Amino acid sequence: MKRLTNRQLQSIHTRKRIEDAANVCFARKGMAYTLISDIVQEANVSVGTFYHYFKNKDDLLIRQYESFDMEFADRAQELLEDGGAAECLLRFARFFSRASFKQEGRAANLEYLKARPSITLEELWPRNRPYFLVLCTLIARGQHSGQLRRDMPPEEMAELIMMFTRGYNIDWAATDGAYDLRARMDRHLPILLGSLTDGQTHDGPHRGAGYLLPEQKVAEPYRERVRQLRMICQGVIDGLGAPAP
Amino acid sequence: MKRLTNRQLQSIHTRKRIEDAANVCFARKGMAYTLISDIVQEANVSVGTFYHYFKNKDDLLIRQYESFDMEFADRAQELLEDGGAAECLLRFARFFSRASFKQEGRAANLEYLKARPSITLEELWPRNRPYFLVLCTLIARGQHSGQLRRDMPPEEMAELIMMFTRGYNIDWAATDGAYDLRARMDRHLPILLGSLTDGQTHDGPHRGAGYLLPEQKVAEPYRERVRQLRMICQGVIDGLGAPAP
Amino acid sequence: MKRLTNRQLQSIHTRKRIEDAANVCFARKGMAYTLISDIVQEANVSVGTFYHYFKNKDDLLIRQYESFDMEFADRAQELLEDGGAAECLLRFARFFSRASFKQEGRAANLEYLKARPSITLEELWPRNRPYFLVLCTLIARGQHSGQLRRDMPPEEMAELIMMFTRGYNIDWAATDGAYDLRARMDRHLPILLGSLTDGQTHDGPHRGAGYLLPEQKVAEPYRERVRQLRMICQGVIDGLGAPAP
Amino acid sequence: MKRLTNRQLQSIHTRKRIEDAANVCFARKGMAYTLISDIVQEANVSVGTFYHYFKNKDDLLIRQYESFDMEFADRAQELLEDGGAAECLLRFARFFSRASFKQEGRAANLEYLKARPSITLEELWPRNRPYFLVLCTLIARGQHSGQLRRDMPPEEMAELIMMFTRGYNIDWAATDGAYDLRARMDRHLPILLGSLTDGQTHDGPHRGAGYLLPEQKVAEPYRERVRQLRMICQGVIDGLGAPAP
DNA sequence: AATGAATGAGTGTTCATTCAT
DNA sequence: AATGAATGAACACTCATTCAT
Repeated sequence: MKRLTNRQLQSIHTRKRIEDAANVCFARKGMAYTLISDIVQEANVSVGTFYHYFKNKDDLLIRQYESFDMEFADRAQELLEDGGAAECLLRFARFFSRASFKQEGRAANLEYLKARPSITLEELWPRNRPYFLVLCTLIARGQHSGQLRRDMPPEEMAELIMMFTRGYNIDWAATDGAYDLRARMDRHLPILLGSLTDGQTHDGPHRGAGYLLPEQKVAEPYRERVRQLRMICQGVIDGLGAPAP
Repeated sequence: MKRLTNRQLQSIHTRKRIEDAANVCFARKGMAYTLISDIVQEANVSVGTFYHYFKNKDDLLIRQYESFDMEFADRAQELLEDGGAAECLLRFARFFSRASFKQEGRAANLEYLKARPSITLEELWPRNRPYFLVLCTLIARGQHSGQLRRDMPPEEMAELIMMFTRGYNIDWAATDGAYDLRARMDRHLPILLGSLTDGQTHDGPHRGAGYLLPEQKVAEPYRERVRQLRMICQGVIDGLGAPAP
Repeated sequence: MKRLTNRQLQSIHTRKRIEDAANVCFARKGMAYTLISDIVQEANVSVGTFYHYFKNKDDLLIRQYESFDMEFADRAQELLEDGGAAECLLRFARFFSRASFKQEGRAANLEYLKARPSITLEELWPRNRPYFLVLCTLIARGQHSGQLRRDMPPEEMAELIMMFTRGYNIDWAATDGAYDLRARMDRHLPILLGSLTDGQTHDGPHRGAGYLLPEQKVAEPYRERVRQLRMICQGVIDGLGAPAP
Repeated sequence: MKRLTNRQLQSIHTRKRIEDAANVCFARKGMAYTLISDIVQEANVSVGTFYHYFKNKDDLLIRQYESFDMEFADRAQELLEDGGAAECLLRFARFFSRASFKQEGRAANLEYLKARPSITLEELWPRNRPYFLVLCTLIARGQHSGQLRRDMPPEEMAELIMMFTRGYNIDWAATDGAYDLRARMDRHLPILLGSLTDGQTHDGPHRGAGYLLPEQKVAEPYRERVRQLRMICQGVIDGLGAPAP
């Protein structure tokens, strides 16, 4: 393994400082109203340094987004670990929120919503992103084992859960983190999940063993990682036996 | 009734044209990125005309927000009409969405989220706004009649429902209205409501008859209207008999 | 004919002030080093006003270039008036220089050379521009009447003359207008022309009556004007009788 | 002869790489728009290395200019070799063009025109530069031998020839080297020279034997070399006998 | 009531240059 | 000798707002 020089270490550190500062600022004023000068002040670097590391504001955003996704890919194994369906989903939602809200109490994720229109929504809210793949796989397994209702395809249920989760994140962000998000989710999510577990059998191509979110066009930086992730998920799906009756 | 002169008529019409154009633009590019010049182009008026009618961009926003709320106040009677709790809540959610999404398929409401920080979130997402008052009243009645679970205060349940609703609105907006929002809400909301109806009796100060969202500081233009609305809601609450067992 | 309002008049005047100021500045520091702030200072308008009239610096440049060409189109009749070939060519060269050097003693035309690479050279130095059409027509007539040597096609001779002319313009500009350009051209151009008049007969498709610069793709703003100009030139060509022996 | 260490060799090589890269870039985008980063990328060195060899951009320019001039000084002997006046002038023009256009088909020389105003035109287009001295000497000899017309001083005729030559260079560069410059000059220059050889006798202080371009202030790095060159030219002049009648 | 020319503070971005490694 | 991270002055351009007509 290559040893990094001091210079390289410092460079990585500076980039990190800028990314963190950006998160702080986005959290404070919202992305749309965060100035480059805010970020560099917060990060204690010069304007030039910012542009040394990022092509422009949007580039920074995309990069942050990538980190968010990569973190999901990195933790996929752990998130897919065995456990009751409800437990797994709750673990997922917590992690999603934690990743979204790493920073000072405002939603980095919400801020992405406020991004420039120059960033297409495709890029910002894609259905094929790592977290969605993980979630669908969790649901497919839950449906297969009979723990989750089977009258909607995994994809639709995943969207339902995400809506709920997003609603929380946004609300919490909008109140400037006025309450304990984790605690409230721990109380409310089970209520929702409760209504997802009344297992009426329902046949159809998307339920049961073998379901995997169909492949979709993926932007370049993701491609390889998503491929790996798909293989992990495929492994989970393949490991399922015959569907519960 | 006073007869309006042509000039006055024209004036009202122009103001309306600007408001509508603003909504179209907010929907298209997001409020933070909508320029005055976008609005006046869409409305086919000159910049000068815009400033003739509105003090500035924020003034326009506040005015739009007021309309949204006033519409709730105007329709309170209808929304509070008798019916099953689930049915009432669904009717409420639909109306909320309709009001939010009057325009071309993007969330005016979401856009408010993207507004300037010069408008405080208090102003933009207040707990004391008309729609919230209506919702809490509906819930209180539902709990009183035993149709809704009683293990959380009306206010908290209202927030839970709003989160879900907002999640939908935002998601739908983020996908640029890619699916039929009403249809999907009609399918999914009952699932959530299903988990709100398991009537475990649960005592506490907020449940049962007599609950009304406590009064809160209200900005000037609202004051009178909110007072009227509170009286209507109080009427509903007072009409309830002894709590169901 | 519509009467222009005071407002419109003023607007035209402001635009002109900016264009003139730009020329002064280009002349002073060279186009590449002329700042927007230089121009607006010279023109005594605000930055905003500059951008009210021009999309950006390049836009201004293109616009100036158009003026130069349009002036040629406007004066074509006069430049093509009867006269000895040498006399006509001298008159042309003078006018070209005058148009290039309207401003304070530095070559607007030279400055175009220094323009951004974002403006393609095709746009800046095209062979199909009005002045070139006029010059070729003059030469074709001179060759037809036997006053100019016939051993090179009009187009090539036109380029030879333009090179000479450009050399002067640039040199004069480079010395910051240290000498009287007109006087020097009046002395030197005849020397060059002297070597173009030794009328060896030489047949070929491009010589004699009927020659007109072939049509070429022309940018939008020019199209109609160039069409008119071509008709004028065609008229001149058609008016020639049988070629001199 | 001193043996150079490897380091010294490498150093010379790197400097050359940068100079060459600069020429390539100047040729590509024009000097005014060539960035340091363009140059170092092209040269495959780091920014730091650039500044190790050159004080700044202007320093690089001056240095390049010097090379151009020094090459003239180095080749003076050869350029002044005996021959017909026309032949000598053609040889000169060819060499001038070759030196100007060493690079990839665009005029380094033209690019100098586009240089910063911080470099005065005096420095960039001086009348006293080596090439001009050589040219004047050639002309003085041609006039003395009666091969060139005597009705203008050598200096003026030199300028006339340079204008023509520059016109070509610039034009050729502006068309991105679309045609064979050497071939065209070989065809057109004789036409010009034809008009410079009608030897009307014309008296005056500048014609005939003994003419040498008057000495002028010369920047430091040139001084010694120019002195040597003047001696060579003086030699040529002194070698002339009595003027041809 | 309506216009749109004019303003200029504010912001994103560039790029020559420095300097510690 | 070579590197490239860091700097910040300088510049292009935006856009909410004013105001004379």
